[in-house]
Amino acid sequence: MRAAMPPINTKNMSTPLEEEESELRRGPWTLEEDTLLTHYIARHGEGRWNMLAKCAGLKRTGKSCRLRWLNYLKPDIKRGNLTPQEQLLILELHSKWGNRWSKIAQHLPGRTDNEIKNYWRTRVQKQARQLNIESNSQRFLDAVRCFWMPRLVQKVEQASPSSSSSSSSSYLKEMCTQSSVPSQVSSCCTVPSFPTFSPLANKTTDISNSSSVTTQNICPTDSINISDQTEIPQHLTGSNVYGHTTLDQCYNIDSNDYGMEGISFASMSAVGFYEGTPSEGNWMCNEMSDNLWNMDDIWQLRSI
DNA sequence: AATTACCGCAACCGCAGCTAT
DNA sequence: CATAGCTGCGGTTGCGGTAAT
Repeated sequence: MRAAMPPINTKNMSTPLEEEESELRRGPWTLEEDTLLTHYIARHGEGRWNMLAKCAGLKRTGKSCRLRWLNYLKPDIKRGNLTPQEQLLILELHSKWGNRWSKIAQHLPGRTDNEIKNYWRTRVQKQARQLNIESNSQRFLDAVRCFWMPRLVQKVEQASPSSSSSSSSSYLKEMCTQSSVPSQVSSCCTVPSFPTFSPLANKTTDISNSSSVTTQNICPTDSINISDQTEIPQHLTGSNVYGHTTLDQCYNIDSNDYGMEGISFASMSAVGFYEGTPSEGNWMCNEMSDNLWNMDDIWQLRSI
């Protein structure tokens, strides 16, 4: 926990209203404030934040109390690094819903929208910057789908090598084949003869019958029907049902290397990534060669 | 050892939607 | 119906820690 900071009060007192406002604390919370808030909520429950702030004797806005509770003090908040499963889930759900952080957070128990938002800004957008791609562009989506997500899946699989399901591989297969990336890329992602696996809604997904897609794939996963009651597959939530099959075969990845730079351009070439459709297919070749995906920082900085 | 640059995260802000009056 | 207050959300900021020089 951070050291307490003195309150930042910039206003001079004049009217009663301003006097009251000037007493409001801002900035980092003190241990005493945390205790007050926690105890009050334990006794009276959360909600009605403005009243809560007053009744608890906190010189904070209700808004501030709510934020502090939801993002930091709430007992079920998960601390520590995002797991590969969680990262994978964030990437997928973001491709589906965009910056709907709270909605995404609903599918990651114990994680807050703020945390996910920060993850996206600091990690994901950083990758986009390094590649000189707009992080909300189709290009970046495709890159994430076919190069980043496989890494995460691979990590997940390596974390649970004893499992017998190949759901993760199939998941990636579907992710990639739905993408609007050039066919060479999709083909490199193709994992033949794996059982069908529905990425996020194993009961509601109907990829082949994706009526929701009316135009070309603006968002590749638009074809995946994720309802609000989506049941997140175990491979994305932490319970281990992972496949034996690594993705090395289809991605030609050195399994000892989790960084994006481990995906050599030679290996990409070997699966036909650079050949064919020059205008569409070579952008990664051109741009990534100067801006190697540095995924190691993602793993290592946040690894426990 | 000191300084600088960068990064991650907690907290704030403004806005929109909802609800009670 | 209008309006004020509350809540929740997404975007942004700034502090503190740490790596790099």
